[in-house]
Amino acid sequence: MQQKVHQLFAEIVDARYPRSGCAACDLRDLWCLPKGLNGDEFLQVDRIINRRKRIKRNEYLYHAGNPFHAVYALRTGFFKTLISSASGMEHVSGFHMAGELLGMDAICDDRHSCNAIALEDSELCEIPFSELEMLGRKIPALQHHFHKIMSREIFRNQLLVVLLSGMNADERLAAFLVNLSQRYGARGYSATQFQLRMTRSDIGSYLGLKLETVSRTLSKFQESGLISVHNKQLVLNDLERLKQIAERAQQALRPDPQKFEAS
Amino acid sequence: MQQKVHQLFAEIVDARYPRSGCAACDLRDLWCLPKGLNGDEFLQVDRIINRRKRIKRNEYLYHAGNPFHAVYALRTGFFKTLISSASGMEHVSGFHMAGELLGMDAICDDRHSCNAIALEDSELCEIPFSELEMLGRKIPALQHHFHKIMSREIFRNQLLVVLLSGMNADERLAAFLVNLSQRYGARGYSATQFQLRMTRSDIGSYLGLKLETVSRTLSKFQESGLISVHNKQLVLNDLERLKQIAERAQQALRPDPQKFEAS
DNA sequence: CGCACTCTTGAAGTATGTCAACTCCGGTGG
DNA sequence: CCACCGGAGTTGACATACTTCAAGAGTGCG
Repeated sequence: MQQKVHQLFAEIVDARYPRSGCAACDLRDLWCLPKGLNGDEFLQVDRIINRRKRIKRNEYLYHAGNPFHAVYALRTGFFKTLISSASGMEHVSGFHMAGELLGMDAICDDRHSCNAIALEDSELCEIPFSELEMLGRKIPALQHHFHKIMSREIFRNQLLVVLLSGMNADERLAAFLVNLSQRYGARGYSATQFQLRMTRSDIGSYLGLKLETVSRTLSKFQESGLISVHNKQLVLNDLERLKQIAERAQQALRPDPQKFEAS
Repeated sequence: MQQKVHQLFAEIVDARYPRSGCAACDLRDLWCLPKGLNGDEFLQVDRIINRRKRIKRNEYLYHAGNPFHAVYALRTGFFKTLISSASGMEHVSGFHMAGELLGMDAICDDRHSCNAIALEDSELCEIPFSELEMLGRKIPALQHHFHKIMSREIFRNQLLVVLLSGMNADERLAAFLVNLSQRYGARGYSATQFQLRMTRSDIGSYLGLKLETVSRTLSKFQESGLISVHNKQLVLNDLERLKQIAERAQQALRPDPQKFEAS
Protein backbone atom coordinates (compact mmCIF):
# COMPACT_ATOMS: atom_id res chain seq x y z
CA MET A 1 0.00 0.00 0.00
CA GLN A 2 2.72 2.37 1.02
CA GLN A 3 4.46 1.36 -2.13
CA LYS A 4 1.41 2.20 -4.20
CA VAL A 5 1.29 5.62 -2.66
CA HIS A 6 4.87 6.22 -3.62
CA GLN A 7 4.18 5.11 -7.11
CA LEU A 8 1.24 7.47 -7.33
CA PHE A 9 3.28 10.29 -5.98
CA ALA A 10 5.89 9.65 -8.60
CA GLU A 11 3.24 9.95 -11.22
CA ILE A 12 2.22 13.31 -9.89
CA VAL A 13 5.72 14.60 -9.82
CA ASP A 14 6.25 13.36 -13.31
CA ALA A 15 2.99 14.29 -14.91
CA ARG A 16 3.95 12.73 -18.18
CA TYR A 17 2.91 9.34 -16.88
CA PRO A 18 -0.61 9.67 -15.63
CA ARG A 19 -1.89 6.18 -15.08
CA SER A 20 -4.54 6.16 -12.40
CA GLY A 21 -6.46 8.22 -9.89
CA CYS A 22 -6.92 11.95 -10.03
CA ALA A 23 -3.38 12.39 -11.22
CA ALA A 24 -4.26 10.41 -14.29
CA CYS A 25 -7.50 12.14 -14.96
CA ASP A 26 -7.31 14.42 -17.94
CA LEU A 27 -10.47 16.10 -16.75
CA ARG A 28 -9.08 17.43 -13.55
CA ASP A 29 -8.53 20.87 -14.99
CA LEU A 30 -12.08 21.12 -16.19
CA TRP A 31 -13.44 21.34 -12.73
CA CYS A 32 -12.39 18.64 -10.41
CA LEU A 33 -9.39 20.02 -8.64
CA PRO A 34 -7.99 23.49 -8.25
CA LYS A 35 -4.60 24.22 -9.71
CA GLY A 36 -1.64 24.36 -7.42
CA LEU A 37 -2.35 21.54 -5.03
CA ASN A 38 0.84 20.06 -3.69
CA GLY A 39 1.54 16.38 -3.83
CA ASP A 40 0.28 15.62 -0.38
CA GLU A 41 -2.95 17.51 -0.85
CA PHE A 42 -3.42 15.73 -4.13
CA LEU A 43 -3.16 12.38 -2.43
CA GLN A 44 -5.61 13.36 0.26
CA VAL A 45 -8.19 14.27 -2.32
CA ASP A 46 -7.47 11.19 -4.31
CA ARG A 47 -8.04 9.03 -1.30
CA ILE A 48 -11.62 10.08 -0.57
CA ILE A 49 -12.82 9.52 -4.10
CA ASN A 50 -14.41 6.26 -5.12
CA ARG A 51 -13.50 5.89 -8.71
CA ARG A 52 -15.23 4.06 -11.49
CA LYS A 53 -18.86 4.04 -10.67
CA ARG A 54 -20.32 2.77 -13.90
CA ILE A 55 -23.83 3.57 -15.07
CA LYS A 56 -25.26 2.11 -18.24
CA ARG A 57 -27.38 3.94 -20.76
CA ASN A 58 -30.89 4.63 -19.43
CA GLU A 59 -29.93 3.69 -15.90
CA TYR A 60 -30.28 6.03 -12.95
CA LEU A 61 -27.38 7.43 -10.98
CA TYR A 62 -29.81 8.61 -8.34
CA HIS A 63 -33.52 9.21 -7.96
CA ALA A 64 -35.28 12.23 -6.60
CA GLY A 65 -35.84 11.60 -2.92
CA ASN A 66 -32.82 9.38 -2.46
CA PRO A 67 -30.76 10.30 0.57
CA PHE A 68 -27.79 12.43 -0.32
CA HIS A 69 -24.29 11.48 0.66
CA ALA A 70 -22.07 12.18 -2.31
CA VAL A 71 -21.59 14.36 -5.34
CA TYR A 72 -20.45 12.79 -8.59
CA ALA A 73 -17.89 13.89 -11.14
CA LEU A 74 -18.72 12.63 -14.59
CA ARG A 75 -15.60 11.11 -16.13
CA THR A 76 -16.98 9.78 -19.36
CA GLY A 77 -20.47 9.67 -20.76
CA PHE A 78 -23.48 11.91 -20.82
CA PHE A 79 -26.31 12.52 -18.37
CA LYS A 80 -29.59 14.30 -18.16
CA THR A 81 -31.22 15.42 -14.93
CA LEU A 82 -34.98 15.46 -14.51
CA ILE A 83 -36.92 17.44 -11.99
CA SER A 84 -40.10 15.61 -11.16
CA SER A 85 -42.83 17.68 -9.67
CA ALA A 86 -45.10 16.38 -6.96
CA SER A 87 -47.45 14.54 -9.26
CA GLY A 88 -44.99 12.78 -11.47
CA MET A 89 -44.51 15.20 -14.34
CA GLU A 90 -40.90 15.40 -15.41
CA HIS A 91 -38.85 18.23 -16.74
CA VAL A 92 -35.28 18.09 -18.07
CA SER A 93 -33.26 20.46 -15.94
CA GLY A 94 -29.86 19.87 -17.45
CA PHE A 95 -27.52 17.92 -19.67
CA HIS A 96 -24.16 16.97 -18.27
CA MET A 97 -20.91 16.11 -19.98
CA ALA A 98 -17.59 14.69 -18.90
CA GLY A 99 -15.89 16.93 -16.38
CA GLU A 100 -19.06 18.21 -14.77
CA LEU A 101 -20.37 17.67 -11.28
CA LEU A 102 -23.75 16.20 -10.44
CA GLY A 103 -25.79 16.25 -7.29
CA MET A 104 -25.16 19.70 -5.83
CA ASP A 105 -28.83 20.54 -5.68
CA ALA A 106 -29.22 17.84 -3.04
CA ILE A 107 -27.07 19.42 -0.35
CA CYS A 108 -29.75 21.75 0.88
CA ASP A 109 -32.07 19.14 2.28
CA ASP A 110 -30.03 15.98 2.27
CA ARG A 111 -31.99 14.30 -0.45
CA HIS A 112 -31.74 14.46 -4.19
CA SER A 113 -34.22 16.78 -5.80
CA CYS A 114 -33.95 15.33 -9.27
CA ASN A 115 -33.30 12.12 -11.18
CA ALA A 116 -30.00 11.66 -12.96
CA ILE A 117 -30.16 9.35 -15.97
CA ALA A 118 -27.32 8.25 -18.21
CA LEU A 119 -27.88 8.96 -21.90
CA GLU A 120 -24.92 6.75 -22.73
CA ASP A 121 -22.78 4.32 -20.81
CA SER A 122 -20.96 6.46 -18.29
CA GLU A 123 -18.33 6.41 -15.63
CA LEU A 124 -18.23 8.61 -12.57
CA CYS A 125 -16.16 9.42 -9.55
CA GLU A 126 -18.17 9.37 -6.36
CA ILE A 127 -17.10 11.99 -3.85
CA PRO A 128 -18.59 11.49 -0.37
CA PHE A 129 -19.76 14.91 0.59
CA SER A 130 -18.91 14.97 4.26
CA GLU A 131 -15.37 13.99 3.39
CA LEU A 132 -15.20 16.65 0.74
CA GLU A 133 -16.21 19.22 3.33
CA MET A 134 -13.70 17.82 5.76
CA LEU A 135 -10.94 18.10 3.22
CA GLY A 136 -12.11 21.58 2.27
CA ARG A 137 -11.42 22.60 5.82
CA LYS A 138 -7.86 21.43 5.47
CA ILE A 139 -7.21 22.70 1.96
CA PRO A 140 -8.41 26.26 1.39
CA ALA A 141 -7.85 26.07 -2.35
CA LEU A 142 -10.11 23.03 -2.55
CA GLN A 143 -12.78 24.68 -0.48
CA HIS A 144 -12.75 27.80 -2.62
CA HIS A 145 -12.75 25.75 -5.77
CA PHE A 146 -15.85 23.92 -4.68
CA HIS A 147 -17.59 27.18 -3.87
CA LYS A 148 -16.80 28.40 -7.35
CA ILE A 149 -18.29 25.30 -8.86
CA MET A 150 -21.50 25.72 -6.91
CA SER A 151 -21.63 29.37 -7.80
CA ARG A 152 -21.18 28.54 -11.45
CA GLU A 153 -24.12 26.21 -11.19
CA ILE A 154 -26.22 29.07 -9.87
CA PHE A 155 -25.02 31.32 -12.65
CA ARG A 156 -25.67 28.67 -15.29
CA ASN A 157 -29.26 28.30 -14.12
CA GLN A 158 -29.76 32.03 -14.20
CA LEU A 159 -28.73 32.12 -17.82
CA LEU A 160 -31.21 29.36 -18.52
CA VAL A 161 -33.90 31.44 -16.88
CA VAL A 162 -33.06 34.36 -19.14
CA LEU A 163 -33.25 32.08 -22.13
CA LEU A 164 -36.60 30.68 -21.10
CA SER A 165 -38.27 33.94 -20.36
CA GLY A 166 -36.90 36.14 -23.08
CA MET A 167 -36.14 34.12 -26.17
CA ASN A 168 -38.18 32.67 -28.99
CA ALA A 169 -37.80 29.16 -30.38
CA ASP A 170 -35.07 30.04 -32.89
CA GLU A 171 -33.04 31.81 -30.29
CA ARG A 172 -33.43 29.04 -27.74
CA LEU A 173 -32.35 26.37 -30.15
CA ALA A 174 -29.44 28.44 -31.42
CA ALA A 175 -28.30 29.14 -27.88
CA PHE A 176 -28.60 25.47 -27.06
CA LEU A 177 -26.53 24.39 -30.04
CA VAL A 178 -23.88 27.02 -29.41
CA ASN A 179 -23.68 25.93 -25.81
CA LEU A 180 -23.22 22.29 -26.76
CA SER A 181 -20.66 23.31 -29.33
CA GLN A 182 -18.62 25.22 -26.79
CA ARG A 183 -18.73 22.41 -24.30
CA TYR A 184 -17.62 19.85 -26.83
CA GLY A 185 -14.94 22.24 -28.00
CA ALA A 186 -13.65 22.75 -24.47
CA ARG A 187 -13.24 19.00 -24.20
CA GLY A 188 -11.16 18.71 -27.32
CA TYR A 189 -13.91 17.40 -29.56
CA SER A 190 -15.10 19.10 -32.70
CA ALA A 191 -17.13 22.19 -31.93
CA THR A 192 -18.99 21.98 -35.21
CA GLN A 193 -19.81 18.34 -35.59
CA PHE A 194 -21.20 16.06 -32.94
CA GLN A 195 -23.91 13.64 -31.92
CA LEU A 196 -26.94 14.81 -30.03
CA ARG A 197 -27.23 12.41 -27.15
CA MET A 198 -30.77 13.34 -26.23
CA THR A 199 -34.11 13.08 -28.02
CA ARG A 200 -36.01 16.01 -29.51
CA SER A 201 -38.40 15.62 -26.65
CA ASP A 202 -35.58 16.02 -24.12
CA ILE A 203 -34.37 19.13 -25.88
CA GLY A 204 -37.89 20.50 -25.92
CA SER A 205 -38.39 19.84 -22.25
CA TYR A 206 -35.11 21.56 -21.44
CA LEU A 207 -35.83 24.59 -23.63
CA GLY A 208 -39.48 24.92 -22.78
CA LEU A 209 -40.66 23.93 -26.25
CA LYS A 210 -42.68 21.05 -27.64
CA LEU A 211 -40.81 18.38 -29.51
CA GLU A 212 -42.58 19.34 -32.75
CA THR A 213 -41.28 22.87 -32.43
CA VAL A 214 -37.76 21.59 -31.88
CA SER A 215 -38.05 19.41 -34.95
CA ARG A 216 -39.48 22.20 -37.09
CA THR A 217 -36.85 24.67 -35.96
CA LEU A 218 -34.04 22.26 -36.69
CA SER A 219 -35.52 21.68 -40.13
CA LYS A 220 -35.71 25.42 -40.68
CA PHE A 221 -32.09 25.87 -39.67
CA GLN A 222 -31.16 23.13 -42.06
CA GLU A 223 -33.09 24.65 -44.95
CA SER A 224 -31.33 27.94 -44.42
CA GLY A 225 -28.00 26.17 -44.46
CA LEU A 226 -27.12 26.97 -40.87
CA ILE A 227 -26.79 23.34 -39.85
CA SER A 228 -27.07 19.84 -41.23
CA VAL A 229 -29.01 17.32 -39.21
CA HIS A 230 -29.47 13.69 -39.87
CA ASN A 231 -31.15 12.08 -36.92
CA LYS A 232 -28.84 12.74 -34.02
CA GLN A 233 -25.83 13.59 -36.16
CA LEU A 234 -25.33 17.30 -36.30
CA VAL A 235 -23.05 19.64 -38.22
CA LEU A 236 -22.95 23.34 -37.47
CA ASN A 237 -22.19 25.00 -40.78
CA ASP A 238 -22.30 28.56 -39.56
CA LEU A 239 -21.46 28.81 -35.90
CA GLU A 240 -21.10 32.58 -36.08
CA ARG A 241 -24.61 33.12 -37.34
CA LEU A 242 -25.94 30.73 -34.74
CA LYS A 243 -24.28 32.87 -32.11
CA GLN A 244 -25.81 35.97 -33.61
CA ILE A 245 -29.24 34.42 -33.46
CA ALA A 246 -28.72 33.32 -29.89
CA GLU A 247 -27.78 36.83 -28.88
CA ARG A 248 -30.25 38.74 -30.96
CA ALA A 249 -32.78 38.49 -28.17
CA GLN A 250 -30.66 40.98 -26.33
CA GLN A 251 -30.60 43.49 -29.17
CA ALA A 252 -34.32 43.21 -29.65
CA LEU A 253 -35.24 44.70 -26.32
CA ARG A 254 -32.73 47.52 -26.13
CA PRO A 255 -34.07 50.75 -24.62
CA ASP A 256 -34.82 52.62 -27.81
CA PRO A 257 -32.61 52.16 -30.86
CA GLN A 258 -34.12 51.86 -34.30
CA LYS A 259 -35.80 48.53 -34.86
CA PHE A 260 -33.48 45.69 -35.68
CA GLU A 261 -33.63 44.28 -39.14
CA ALA A 262 -36.08 41.49 -39.82
CA SER A 263 -34.75 37.97 -39.61
CA MET B 1 -13.19 46.54 23.43
CA GLN B 2 -12.66 43.55 25.59
CA GLN B 3 -15.44 44.88 27.74
CA LYS B 4 -17.74 45.12 24.75
CA VAL B 5 -17.03 41.52 23.90
CA HIS B 6 -18.00 40.46 27.38
CA GLN B 7 -21.17 42.42 27.15
CA LEU B 8 -22.01 40.77 23.87
CA PHE B 9 -21.28 37.38 25.27
CA ALA B 10 -23.61 38.08 28.14
CA GLU B 11 -26.31 38.89 25.66
CA ILE B 12 -25.80 35.58 23.97
CA VAL B 13 -25.95 33.65 27.17
CA ASP B 14 -29.09 35.45 28.16
CA ALA B 15 -30.90 35.49 24.88
CA ARG B 16 -33.77 37.49 26.29
CA TYR B 17 -31.80 40.66 25.80
CA PRO B 18 -30.72 40.74 22.23
CA ARG B 19 -29.48 44.22 21.53
CA SER B 20 -26.84 44.15 18.82
CA GLY B 21 -24.82 41.97 16.51
CA CYS B 22 -25.79 38.55 15.29
CA ALA B 23 -26.99 37.63 18.74
CA ALA B 24 -29.56 40.35 18.44
CA CYS B 25 -30.64 39.51 14.96
CA ASP B 26 -34.03 37.91 14.85
CA LEU B 27 -33.29 36.71 11.36
CA ARG B 28 -30.44 34.48 12.27
CA ASP B 29 -32.57 31.38 12.19
CA LEU B 30 -33.80 32.10 8.71
CA TRP B 31 -30.46 31.45 7.18
CA CYS B 32 -27.63 33.37 8.61
CA LEU B 33 -26.20 31.04 11.17
CA PRO B 34 -26.58 27.36 11.80
CA LYS B 35 -28.14 26.28 15.04
CA GLY B 36 -25.90 25.05 17.78
CA LEU B 37 -22.95 27.39 17.55
CA ASN B 38 -21.30 27.87 20.89
CA GLY B 39 -20.64 31.28 22.33
CA ASP B 40 -17.12 31.51 21.07
CA GLU B 41 -18.02 30.50 17.54
CA PHE B 42 -20.82 32.98 17.61
CA LEU B 43 -18.45 35.76 18.45
CA GLN B 44 -16.05 34.79 15.72
CA VAL B 45 -18.78 35.00 13.15
CA ASP B 46 -20.04 38.21 14.57
CA ARG B 47 -16.63 39.76 14.31
CA ILE B 48 -16.18 39.36 10.57
CA ILE B 49 -19.54 40.88 9.68
CA ASN B 50 -19.83 44.54 8.83
CA ARG B 51 -23.25 45.46 9.97
CA ARG B 52 -25.59 48.18 8.85
CA LYS B 53 -24.83 48.75 5.26
CA ARG B 54 -27.75 50.94 4.23
CA ILE B 55 -29.08 51.12 0.70
CA LYS B 56 -31.88 53.47 -0.23
CA ARG B 57 -34.75 52.66 -2.56
CA ASN B 58 -33.66 52.47 -6.20
CA GLU B 59 -29.99 52.45 -5.26
CA TYR B 60 -27.62 49.67 -6.21
CA LEU B 61 -25.96 47.33 -3.77
CA TYR B 62 -23.66 46.17 -6.53
CA HIS B 63 -23.48 46.29 -10.30
CA ALA B 64 -22.78 43.48 -12.71
CA GLY B 65 -19.06 43.45 -13.33
CA ASN B 66 -18.13 44.84 -9.94
CA PRO B 67 -15.33 42.91 -8.27
CA PHE B 68 -16.62 40.44 -5.74
CA HIS B 69 -15.42 40.41 -2.19
CA ALA B 70 -18.45 39.89 0.01
CA VAL B 71 -21.88 38.33 0.20
CA TYR B 72 -24.70 40.26 1.80
CA ALA B 73 -27.38 39.22 4.23
CA LEU B 74 -30.49 41.31 3.87
CA ARG B 75 -31.66 42.43 7.32
CA THR B 76 -34.53 44.66 6.40
CA GLY B 77 -35.93 45.78 3.09
CA PHE B 78 -36.47 44.28 -0.31
CA PHE B 79 -34.25 43.76 -3.34
CA LYS B 80 -34.48 42.69 -6.90
CA THR B 81 -31.57 41.30 -8.91
CA LEU B 82 -31.22 41.95 -12.61
CA ILE B 83 -29.20 39.98 -15.06
CA SER B 84 -28.05 42.21 -17.84
CA SER B 85 -27.08 40.47 -21.02
CA ALA B 86 -24.21 41.67 -23.13
CA SER B 87 -26.08 44.39 -24.92
CA GLY B 88 -27.84 46.03 -22.03
CA MET B 89 -31.13 44.18 -21.87
CA GLU B 90 -32.16 43.46 -18.32
CA HIS B 91 -34.04 40.59 -16.83
CA VAL B 92 -35.27 40.25 -13.26
CA SER B 93 -33.66 37.12 -11.86
CA GLY B 94 -34.98 37.29 -8.35
CA PHE B 95 -36.70 39.11 -5.53
CA HIS B 96 -35.08 39.04 -2.13
CA MET B 97 -36.53 39.53 1.31
CA ALA B 98 -35.13 39.99 4.79
CA GLY B 99 -33.14 36.98 5.87
CA GLU B 100 -31.86 36.08 2.43
CA LEU B 101 -28.35 36.14 1.06
CA LEU B 102 -27.26 38.09 -2.01
CA GLY B 103 -24.22 37.81 -4.19
CA MET B 104 -23.53 34.08 -4.35
CA ASP B 105 -23.61 34.03 -8.12
CA ALA B 106 -20.44 36.13 -8.10
CA ILE B 107 -18.15 33.61 -6.47
CA CYS B 108 -17.46 31.70 -9.64
CA ASP B 109 -15.57 34.39 -11.44
CA ASP B 110 -14.86 36.98 -8.80
CA ARG B 111 -17.18 39.57 -10.23
CA HIS B 112 -20.86 40.12 -9.81
CA SER B 113 -22.97 38.74 -12.62
CA CYS B 114 -26.05 40.79 -11.88
CA ASN B 115 -27.23 44.10 -10.50
CA ALA B 116 -28.83 44.24 -7.08
CA ILE B 117 -31.27 47.10 -6.60
CA ALA B 118 -33.19 48.02 -3.47
CA LEU B 119 -36.94 48.22 -3.97
CA GLU B 120 -37.26 49.88 -0.60
CA ASP B 121 -34.82 51.36 1.88
CA SER B 122 -32.81 48.41 3.11
CA GLU B 123 -30.19 47.39 5.55
CA LEU B 124 -27.66 44.62 5.05
CA CYS B 125 -24.87 42.78 6.74
CA GLU B 126 -21.76 42.60 4.61
CA ILE B 127 -19.86 39.37 4.98
CA PRO B 128 -16.37 39.42 3.45
CA PHE B 129 -16.18 36.19 1.55
CA SER B 130 -12.59 35.19 2.18
CA GLU B 131 -13.21 35.59 5.88
CA LEU B 132 -16.37 33.56 5.65
CA GLU B 133 -14.41 30.77 3.99
CA MET B 134 -11.71 31.08 6.60
CA LEU B 135 -14.25 30.76 9.37
CA GLY B 136 -15.92 27.88 7.58
CA ARG B 137 -12.65 26.02 7.86
CA LYS B 138 -12.70 26.47 11.60
CA ILE B 139 -16.41 25.84 12.16
CA PRO B 140 -17.75 22.81 10.29
CA ALA B 141 -21.35 23.64 11.07
CA LEU B 142 -20.93 27.06 9.50
CA GLN B 143 -19.30 25.61 6.43
CA HIS B 144 -22.04 23.06 5.94
CA HIS B 145 -24.68 25.67 6.54
CA PHE B 146 -23.25 27.85 3.82
CA HIS B 147 -23.17 24.93 1.42
CA LYS B 148 -26.82 24.33 2.11
CA ILE B 149 -27.66 27.92 1.37
CA MET B 150 -25.87 27.78 -1.95
CA SER B 151 -27.52 24.50 -2.78
CA ARG B 152 -30.90 25.94 -1.98
CA GLU B 153 -30.18 28.75 -4.38
CA ILE B 154 -29.53 26.16 -7.10
CA PHE B 155 -32.72 24.34 -6.23
CA ARG B 156 -34.74 27.55 -6.18
CA ASN B 157 -33.56 28.41 -9.65
CA GLN B 158 -34.43 24.96 -10.92
CA LEU B 159 -37.98 25.39 -9.73
CA LEU B 160 -38.11 28.70 -11.53
CA VAL B 161 -36.97 26.93 -14.67
CA VAL B 162 -39.79 24.43 -14.34
CA LEU B 163 -42.23 27.25 -13.88
CA LEU B 164 -40.97 29.12 -16.92
CA SER B 165 -40.95 26.20 -19.26
CA GLY B 166 -44.06 24.38 -18.20
CA MET B 167 -46.64 26.77 -16.86
CA ASN B 168 -49.12 29.19 -18.40
CA ALA B 169 -49.71 32.74 -17.23
CA ASP B 170 -52.32 31.86 -14.58
CA GLU B 171 -50.12 29.19 -13.12
CA ARG B 172 -47.03 31.39 -13.09
CA LEU B 173 -48.80 34.21 -11.35
CA ALA B 174 -50.44 31.90 -8.85
CA ALA B 175 -47.11 30.25 -8.07
CA PHE B 176 -45.52 33.65 -7.68
CA LEU B 177 -48.18 34.87 -5.27
CA VAL B 178 -48.10 31.68 -3.25
CA ASN B 179 -44.34 31.92 -3.02
CA LEU B 180 -44.47 35.51 -1.79
CA SER B 181 -47.18 34.54 0.65
CA GLN B 182 -45.08 31.75 2.12
CA ARG B 183 -42.05 33.94 2.43
CA TYR B 184 -43.95 36.69 4.20
CA GLY B 185 -45.57 34.09 6.40
CA ALA B 186 -42.21 32.62 7.36
CA ARG B 187 -41.13 36.06 8.52
CA GLY B 188 -44.09 36.55 10.78
CA TYR B 189 -46.03 38.83 8.47
CA SER B 190 -49.47 38.09 7.14
CA ALA B 191 -49.43 35.40 4.49
CA THR B 192 -52.61 36.68 2.89
CA GLN B 193 -52.20 40.41 2.84
CA PHE B 194 -49.13 42.33 1.79
CA GLN B 195 -47.65 44.99 -0.45
CA LEU B 196 -46.11 44.11 -3.75
CA ARG B 197 -42.82 45.87 -3.74
CA MET B 198 -42.15 45.51 -7.44
CA THR B 199 -43.89 46.82 -10.55
CA ARG B 200 -46.00 44.73 -12.92
CA SER B 201 -43.16 45.01 -15.33
CA ASP B 202 -40.73 43.53 -12.80
CA ILE B 203 -43.11 40.66 -12.14
CA GLY B 204 -43.48 40.10 -15.85
CA SER B 205 -39.78 40.07 -16.41
CA TYR B 206 -39.32 37.59 -13.60
CA LEU B 207 -42.11 35.31 -14.79
CA GLY B 208 -41.38 35.57 -18.49
CA LEU B 209 -44.59 37.46 -19.24
CA LYS B 210 -45.35 40.92 -20.56
CA LEU B 211 -46.57 43.46 -18.06
CA GLU B 212 -49.96 43.60 -19.78
CA THR B 213 -50.39 39.89 -19.25
CA VAL B 214 -49.53 40.26 -15.59
CA SER B 215 -52.06 43.04 -15.24
CA ARG B 216 -54.75 41.14 -17.08
CA THR B 217 -54.18 37.99 -15.08
CA LEU B 218 -54.32 39.85 -11.80
CA SER B 219 -57.58 41.44 -12.93
CA LYS B 220 -58.91 38.02 -13.84
CA PHE B 221 -57.98 36.62 -10.44
CA GLN B 222 -59.71 39.56 -8.86
CA GLU B 223 -62.90 39.10 -10.87
CA SER B 224 -63.06 35.47 -9.85
CA GLY B 225 -62.67 36.47 -6.21
CA LEU B 226 -59.32 34.79 -5.72
CA ILE B 227 -57.56 37.96 -4.74
CA SER B 228 -58.12 41.65 -4.24
CA VAL B 229 -55.64 44.05 -5.75
CA HIS B 230 -55.49 47.75 -5.44
CA ASN B 231 -52.28 49.00 -6.95
CA LYS B 232 -49.57 47.29 -4.97
CA GLN B 233 -51.81 46.32 -2.08
CA LEU B 234 -52.73 42.70 -2.30
CA VAL B 235 -55.09 40.39 -0.43
CA LEU B 236 -55.15 36.68 -1.11
CA ASN B 237 -58.73 35.62 -0.50
CA ASP B 238 -58.30 32.00 -1.42
CA LEU B 239 -54.79 30.81 -0.86
CA GLU B 240 -55.79 27.20 -1.27
CA ARG B 241 -57.19 27.65 -4.72
CA LEU B 242 -54.14 29.67 -5.70
CA LYS B 243 -52.01 26.74 -4.65
CA GLN B 244 -54.15 24.41 -6.69
CA ILE B 245 -53.72 26.58 -9.75
CA ALA B 246 -49.99 26.78 -9.23
CA GLU B 247 -49.76 23.02 -9.06
CA ARG B 248 -52.21 22.16 -11.74
CA ALA B 249 -49.49 22.36 -14.35
CA GLN B 250 -48.23 19.14 -12.89
CA GLN B 251 -51.55 17.39 -13.14
CA ALA B 252 -52.07 18.59 -16.67
CA LEU B 253 -49.23 16.64 -18.13
CA ARG B 254 -49.72 13.40 -16.28
CA PRO B 255 -49.30 10.24 -18.37
CA ASP B 256 -52.91 9.53 -19.17
CA PRO B 257 -55.65 10.40 -16.68
CA GLN B 258 -58.93 11.90 -17.82
CA LYS B 259 -58.66 15.54 -18.79
CA PHE B 260 -58.65 17.92 -15.90
CA GLU B 261 -61.69 20.15 -15.51
CA ALA B 262 -61.71 23.46 -17.33
CA SER B 263 -60.61 26.52 -15.37
C1' DC C 1 -50.07 71.07 -9.48
C1' DG C 2 -48.30 68.77 -13.16
C1' DC C 3 -45.52 65.51 -15.29
C1' DA C 4 -43.75 60.96 -15.67
C1' DC C 5 -44.49 56.62 -14.60
C1' DT C 6 -47.46 52.78 -13.75
C1' DC C 7 -51.36 50.35 -14.63
C1' DT C 8 -55.58 48.88 -17.08
C1' DT C 9 -58.19 47.46 -20.93
C1' DG C 10 -59.30 46.58 -25.86
C1' DA C 11 -58.43 44.81 -30.55
C1' DA C 12 -55.61 42.54 -33.70
C1' DG C 13 -51.52 39.70 -34.82
C1' DT C 14 -48.43 35.81 -34.29
C1' DA C 15 -45.55 32.23 -32.44
C1' DT C 16 -46.10 28.16 -30.48
C1' DG C 17 -49.06 24.36 -29.00
C1' DT C 18 -52.20 20.61 -30.30
C1' DC C 19 -53.78 16.89 -32.98
C1' DA C 20 -52.99 13.75 -36.44
C1' DA C 21 -50.93 11.14 -40.12
C1' DC C 22 -46.97 9.46 -41.89
C1' DT C 23 -41.99 8.08 -42.40
C1' DC C 24 -37.74 6.66 -40.70
C1' DC C 25 -34.75 3.95 -37.90
C1' DG C 26 -32.91 0.47 -34.83
C1' DG C 27 -33.63 -3.55 -32.51
C1' DT C 28 -35.73 -8.28 -32.04
C1' DG C 29 -37.19 -12.54 -33.39
C1' DG C 30 -38.53 -15.72 -36.83
C1' DC D 1 -31.78 -12.30 -44.05
C1' DC D 2 -36.11 -10.32 -43.82
C1' DA D 3 -40.36 -8.97 -41.36
C1' DC D 4 -42.05 -6.78 -37.87
C1' DC D 5 -42.56 -3.55 -34.18
C1' DG D 6 -42.32 0.52 -31.30
C1' DG D 7 -40.18 4.64 -30.49
C1' DA D 8 -38.41 8.79 -32.59
C1' DG D 9 -38.84 12.28 -35.85
C1' DT D 10 -41.14 15.02 -39.52
C1' DT D 11 -44.68 17.68 -41.44
C1' DG D 12 -49.32 19.80 -42.09
C1' DA D 13 -53.64 22.04 -40.59
C1' DC D 14 -55.79 24.22 -37.09
C1' DA D 15 -56.39 26.31 -32.31
C1' DT D 16 -55.07 29.48 -28.85
C1' DA D 17 -52.45 31.86 -25.33
C1' DC D 18 -49.76 35.39 -25.20
C1' DT D 19 -47.79 39.52 -27.32
C1' DT D 20 -48.09 43.81 -29.61
C1' DC D 21 -49.93 48.17 -30.38
C1' DA D 22 -52.65 51.74 -28.73
C1' DA D 23 -55.38 54.76 -25.91
C1' DG D 24 -56.65 56.33 -21.61
C1' DA D 25 -56.98 56.50 -16.42
C1' DG D 26 -54.75 56.38 -12.05
C1' DT D 27 -50.90 57.42 -8.89
C1' DG D 28 -47.27 59.58 -6.70
C1' DC D 29 -43.20 62.34 -6.47
C1' DG D 30 -40.85 66.79 -7.02
